[in-house]
Amino acid sequence: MYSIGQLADKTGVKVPTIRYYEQIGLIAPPERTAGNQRRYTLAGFQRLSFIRHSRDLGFSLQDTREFLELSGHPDQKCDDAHKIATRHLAVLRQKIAKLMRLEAELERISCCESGKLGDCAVLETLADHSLCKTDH
Amino acid sequence: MYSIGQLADKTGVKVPTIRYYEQIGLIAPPERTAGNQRRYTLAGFQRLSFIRHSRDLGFSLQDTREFLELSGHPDQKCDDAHKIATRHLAVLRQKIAKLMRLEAELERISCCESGKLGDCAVLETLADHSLCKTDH
DNA sequence: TATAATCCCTCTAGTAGGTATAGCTACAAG
DNA sequence: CTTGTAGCTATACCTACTAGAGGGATTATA
Repeated sequence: MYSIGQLADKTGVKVPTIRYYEQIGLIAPPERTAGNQRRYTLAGFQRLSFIRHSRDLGFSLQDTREFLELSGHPDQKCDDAHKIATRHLAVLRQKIAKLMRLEAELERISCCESGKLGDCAVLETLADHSLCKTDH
Repeated sequence: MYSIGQLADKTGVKVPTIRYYEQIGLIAPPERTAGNQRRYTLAGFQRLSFIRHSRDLGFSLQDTREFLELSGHPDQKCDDAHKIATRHLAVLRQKIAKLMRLEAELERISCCESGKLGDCAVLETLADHSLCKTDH
């Protein structure tokens, strides 16, 4: 049995976040001691690790909820899990592509000579989109 | 003079968002018609375009606020503007690197054969971090 | 056993950056 | 003059937490 603090240490999920997950129904309310403190089992630890991992990979809490639901029914086909993962991968790729375009643009405009603000490429570019060389 | 809807169309910023920006003091309250409707000038349009552009480049509202402040004093050195942009560029690069690691991992685990959930690589990997091939 | 340090409890409110809704009024076209 | 679209305020809601107040529980040491 782990206290909430021990569980936090073992999973890397912060204590208030664990309580938050319980509040929104992502994890079940655990047993309590006579003094009303939460005590977690190995199963609770595993579920929270799963959640942590899913969040680390950038999935939303909603996606994570669906993964948890799916992993509770190991006899069904895993198409749904793949659908979620594939959808997320597409979003991720778009995000990367966009960020890389932004990177290029930002690099271009932020490496000018330091001078007076009236000639600052950063501010000029923000003021006039037509100065941009890439799409965004 | 533009109505709020026309301004929204011209800048690509949604109507409620424009009102929100006014509320948080990012743009000044514009003049009103006798019937209490907002009417924007060219200067209002330019300021909102500047904001939109800054947001498009991924800057926070706080960064954007600082850019606006700086662009109001064109006689000062633009070091500050560059500092903000450079800081943002570093954050952006970290974000891209992390997303690319996630992409690799997600690609690896989501391209398995569709079978039973008990053997689903997506769910298995989420449950057991040691199955991951990359850092995240 | 006493006490101090650390942990844990609930509850409320706040964060960014908006979006949605309700109930109402203004304005432009026919 | 009416009707449909656009605008108004105010409040609540969204994600995914984080911070703080004010108290109780547990544990390590004296």
